[in-house]
Amino acid sequence: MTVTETTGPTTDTCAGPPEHGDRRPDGADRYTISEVAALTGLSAHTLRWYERIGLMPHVDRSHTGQRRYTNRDLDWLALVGKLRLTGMPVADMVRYAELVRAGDHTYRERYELLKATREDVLARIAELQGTLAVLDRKISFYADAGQPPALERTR
Amino acid sequence: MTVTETTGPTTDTCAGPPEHGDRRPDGADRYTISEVAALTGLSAHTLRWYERIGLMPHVDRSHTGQRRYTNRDLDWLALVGKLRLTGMPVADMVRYAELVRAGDHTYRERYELLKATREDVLARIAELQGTLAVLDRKISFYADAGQPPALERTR
DNA sequence: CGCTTGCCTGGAGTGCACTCCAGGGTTCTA
DNA sequence: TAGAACCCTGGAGTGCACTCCAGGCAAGCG
Repeated sequence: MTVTETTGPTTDTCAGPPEHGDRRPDGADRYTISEVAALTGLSAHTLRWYERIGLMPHVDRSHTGQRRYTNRDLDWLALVGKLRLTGMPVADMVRYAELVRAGDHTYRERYELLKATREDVLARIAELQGTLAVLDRKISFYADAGQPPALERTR
Repeated sequence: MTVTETTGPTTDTCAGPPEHGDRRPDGADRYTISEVAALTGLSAHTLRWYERIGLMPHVDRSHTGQRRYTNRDLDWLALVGKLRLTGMPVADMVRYAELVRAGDHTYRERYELLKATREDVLARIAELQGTLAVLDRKISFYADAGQPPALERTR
């Protein structure tokens, strides 16, 4: 598979990453960086950067030093992807990754973090629904009369 | 009202801007920049910047050149605020502002733009709901057994 | 009158999340 | 055994959305 180091998945429909497409069975799961890029929609650059900043749980290497990702890594990246689209800053995700690396005594803190994130997501959804209401109001103004709402009439 | 040029609204609860709080009646609606900052939650810096990049529909000035915002401006800023939290890039909002300035013959284009934005918002809400599902799954794992899901067990 | 506070401008600086580059080693295919 | 395609590193660059600064004018008050 020839994959140049540009951005994005091969597919053009932006319906999110395939989640579980084209995986190899556990045991035979050793993916190169560009394969992971194709599977996740992240660029190879970004994958290396995630590792540098401590957002990956130590990726395996081949005997010559090239990265070999596993299914577990893909799972992690899927989670990271989800968290990312909540708007969670990368720094917070790094914090979470640190907790995971730190071991089992950090359950409580991880729980708290996820709980807080959940609240953020709920708030965000509510915000968006408010916005949707405004948008719908405006759209119907335009659709109805071809007259824009007063706010937008030019002076 | 002494308002230093820092960020954010006076209130600490981040439940969004008050929308219609503390407005003066139409006709007596001339707000200074720091009043608008307090009302919208934007910084005075940001308000000036919005103007510079063409995101405001020509703000009125006092005889000495100071900005005097009207209720109409507040309405516009409320809309901008809504659009902003859909994740719409500022450049696109400027585009919209340009359409408004351009006059009534741009109804169709404005309609299209809002329609497209609406679709984006719907997609975004769906994404977030997907994320919520993942989050809930993980949270219940932590809550149930004190055992984290396999993905997060340290090697 | 002086003092504090607020406002003005153009331009420079910041933080985030990538994104790319130079210079070099590795792997696969013909 | 070439040659193309891929991968490595550290560090520099980019784009976005602000955010701040210097230097100066203006308004209210004791």
